[in-house]
Amino acid sequence: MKKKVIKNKLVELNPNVSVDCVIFGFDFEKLNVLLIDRGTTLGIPLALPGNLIYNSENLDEAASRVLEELAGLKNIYLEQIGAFGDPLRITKITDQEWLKAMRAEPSARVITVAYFSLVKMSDYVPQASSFAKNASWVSVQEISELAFDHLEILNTAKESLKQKIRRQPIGFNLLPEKFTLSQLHRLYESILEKPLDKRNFRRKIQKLDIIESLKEKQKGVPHKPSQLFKFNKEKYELLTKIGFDNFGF
Amino acid sequence: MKKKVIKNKLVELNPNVSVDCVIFGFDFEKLNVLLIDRGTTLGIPLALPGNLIYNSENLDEAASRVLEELAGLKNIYLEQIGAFGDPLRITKITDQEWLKAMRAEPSARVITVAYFSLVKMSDYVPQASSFAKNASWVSVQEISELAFDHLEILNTAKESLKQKIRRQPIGFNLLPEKFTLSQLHRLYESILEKPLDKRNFRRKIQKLDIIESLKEKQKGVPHKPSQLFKFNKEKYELLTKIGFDNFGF
DNA sequence: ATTTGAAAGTGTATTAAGGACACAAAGTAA
DNA sequence: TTACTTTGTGTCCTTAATACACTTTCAAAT
Repeated sequence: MKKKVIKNKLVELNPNVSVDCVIFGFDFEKLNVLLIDRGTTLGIPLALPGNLIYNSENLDEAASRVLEELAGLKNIYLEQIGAFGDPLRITKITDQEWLKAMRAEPSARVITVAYFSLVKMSDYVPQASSFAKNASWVSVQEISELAFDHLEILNTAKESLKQKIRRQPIGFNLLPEKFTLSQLHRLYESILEKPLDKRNFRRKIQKLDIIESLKEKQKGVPHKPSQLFKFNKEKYELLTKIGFDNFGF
Repeated sequence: MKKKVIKNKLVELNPNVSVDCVIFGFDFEKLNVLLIDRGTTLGIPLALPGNLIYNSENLDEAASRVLEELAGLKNIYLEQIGAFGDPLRITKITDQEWLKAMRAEPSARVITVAYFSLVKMSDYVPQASSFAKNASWVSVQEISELAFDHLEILNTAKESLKQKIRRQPIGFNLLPEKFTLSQLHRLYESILEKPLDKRNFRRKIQKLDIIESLKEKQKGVPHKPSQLFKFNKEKYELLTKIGFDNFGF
């Protein structure tokens, strides 16, 4: 990373612009988001991971950097969901770097560019980094309060994800290489927040012809073991090339 | 408007954040965009209308303000399409206000938050304001070059509009009160950039039950006069309340 | 060894929506 | 009166959406 090496004006933090990431993970039951506990005392609401951007990077780069710096995540599915910028975001007074930047330029206020990202939960284990001590996966259903305007951002992210998955099969980014149809089924139900008929779901997914069954089955489960599948990226890219963008959910 | 009245830090321009608007209009033939000619000499590419934001306003307010200040348009359909922020946007060196702001804070760069808006073309006649001398409607098909990263913004706006109109009947914002089904039909074809079968289109639109036929007909046309319709806002709001968001295009 | 519990896996019939397609009717202008 | 232009309409066929129930296969407990 070049950002801290070169010392000139352009690599300074921009005190006015931050990125925040809604990092989604799926535990085979429900959808989760990675949140940060910034509080030393009780009762301080959790926040989305985010940071100010450098003047030397573009927005997507900044979001990737935040993902990597804060959670060690690389090459992650990322999608911008929009900019948020009430003057009231000025209440972000507990953020150290923001405070520092504010001292230099007190009239400014922050706008944030929000992203959502999809990660395999196994790729991020909260003990892995120093940051991670304060980070944890929280079920989206249980979130009723967040710091700053982060609840609004989360809700927008949920809606974006819903719309996106109705059009592109991005759900595979939340699953391991090998997965079962039931896991995929629950994933779609979690994101869309509605039940989907099992047989109809399986038929529809299989007709798309973007997953292929492996010769392997689940092991050690106290019930009929499930067939394992993997995502067929080549066939998916064929679909997108012909402009296919409707999965019918 | 409070912005220029109160004289304190918070009403200053923020040198780092601008809004740009992709203002769509429909002339019953094709889709157009309102562009500004910033050039005194020939060969300077056209630009989207936009400006820096004030620290005292939120992003949506800033976009509304730009629409009103630059084109006298009020109460216009507006939707954010995202933030754009290459460090290269620093090339925006011809904008006076930006230059001024840069003198105060030279290390900064601009990110822009882009919006698209839908207006009835009759609501904006380019002779109406001083700004307007340099503004004009340009067919989207004819645009192959724009200032800064505005071509990228325009393309994103076109894509957003396409997606949005497939889900919500926002096209009415581009039409006068009274319109014909053929006009609506051409509007959808212009936005979606593909032909739609006339009979199938009419059937689909009428089944939605969000337009109602007036007792009036077109006059003075050298062919069979068309039935006039108007948009039924109440019925549309009923639809959205029950979560309907798929128009099947 | 047998039973129990739990999830996997499978097919059909009905209804709704999408897509292709052609010709008569109503006005103006020449 | 004729020519021209756009409106307005219905049917058939194919594809997609939805609703619905029972058997299979494994582990664990008895």
